[in-house]
Amino acid sequence: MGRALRADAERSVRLILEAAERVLAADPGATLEQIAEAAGVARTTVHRRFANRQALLEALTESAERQLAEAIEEARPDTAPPLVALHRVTANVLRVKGAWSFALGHPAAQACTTGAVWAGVNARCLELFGRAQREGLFHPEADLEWTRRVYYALIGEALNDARGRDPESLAALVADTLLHGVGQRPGAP
Amino acid sequence: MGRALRADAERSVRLILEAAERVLAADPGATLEQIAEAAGVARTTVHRRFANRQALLEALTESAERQLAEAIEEARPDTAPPLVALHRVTANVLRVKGAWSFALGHPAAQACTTGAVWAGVNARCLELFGRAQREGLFHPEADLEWTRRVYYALIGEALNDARGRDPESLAALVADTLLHGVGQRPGAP
DNA sequence: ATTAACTGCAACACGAATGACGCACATAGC
DNA sequence: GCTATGTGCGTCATTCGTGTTGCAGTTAAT
Repeated sequence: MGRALRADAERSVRLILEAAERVLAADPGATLEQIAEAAGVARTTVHRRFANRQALLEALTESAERQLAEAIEEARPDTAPPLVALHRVTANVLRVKGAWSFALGHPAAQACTTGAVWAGVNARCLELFGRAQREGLFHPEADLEWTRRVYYALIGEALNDARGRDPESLAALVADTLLHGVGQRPGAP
Repeated sequence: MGRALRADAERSVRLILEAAERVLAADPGATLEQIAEAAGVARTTVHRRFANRQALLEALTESAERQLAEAIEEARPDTAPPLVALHRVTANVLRVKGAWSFALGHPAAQACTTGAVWAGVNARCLELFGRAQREGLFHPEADLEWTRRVYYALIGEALNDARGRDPESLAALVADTLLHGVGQRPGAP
């Protein structure tokens, strides 16, 4: 690795990554030219900071993944009661995934650094879910892998649904749907 | 519109559309060349049948949407009891979406023919859900739009999950998850 | 203040994908 | 069997995205 970047160069990198997220979210096949324009830099600068398109994509994914992992840890998923942890993690993840929906939503994301970060996130998730199951929050026979997929899918839908609702209420909606579905509830009058 | 195609030409169209689905599902940026090869025709033939890439994509989407709409109608969603209809529709949709996951899963799908078919499908879905709600299958205060999105998302996940399971059991999983979630159920011992 | 790093700009090379030909051959439909 | 239609093949032009280079001017870091 080369030596540290100068301050303005680091600022360029940040601007480019943020622009890439915006532009690629709107059109996954967008040009480096378009990204550069959105970032307010010349296309050559993009090439200077990132060897090729692939490298840019990887850097984008890695940046977003790091933020996602941080957001999850921030929610202390293994010290709070499962239901509380579920709400907190969900709200935090909604925030990060909302801001980096392309970088985190793309299949290329998993295959990047052989998906080390994703494996960690998935493990964290299953950890929490396992605890939720043992403590009686989840159905004892629930398939946790299926549960995880449903959970991710609900988060994805909640993001599209974001009609001005804040992450907190969206998280509540996700958690409630995950736990109880949309059916009539047995104990209801 | 020109006159009717000859039988072999229509066969070419079908082969190309099926190949496009296969190839594009694996790589959305795939070349017309690759599609032609997978279809067993020359690239020029693809150009003869479809003016440009865009036209091919639209034809692909339209074909898949028509099949989806047919599959839904085939399940008679408004004559059977809601729970039965839900299972039948889900199983049929899983079959079609499994076979045309690219054509139906892409965002371009909705924007195609101004999404007339999609509007119909969504309406059919909401119709069924409204009945399910009135007849006590769904929670009386469930947000049907959110419910629809969750339903679509569950179907999408079920397709990724298809570890050799048949559409029937996947449909059962989707319906159960939609109705009751994965939480511990109140009446359980 | 000096130096090393960074940027924008212009220009270029390169490859890939697209799309349009014409031609010879086959095949469906009557 | 005749004819219109369809196909494969080879070829060509064009466009577009990518990546590189050199240079002049600017800015951060010491």
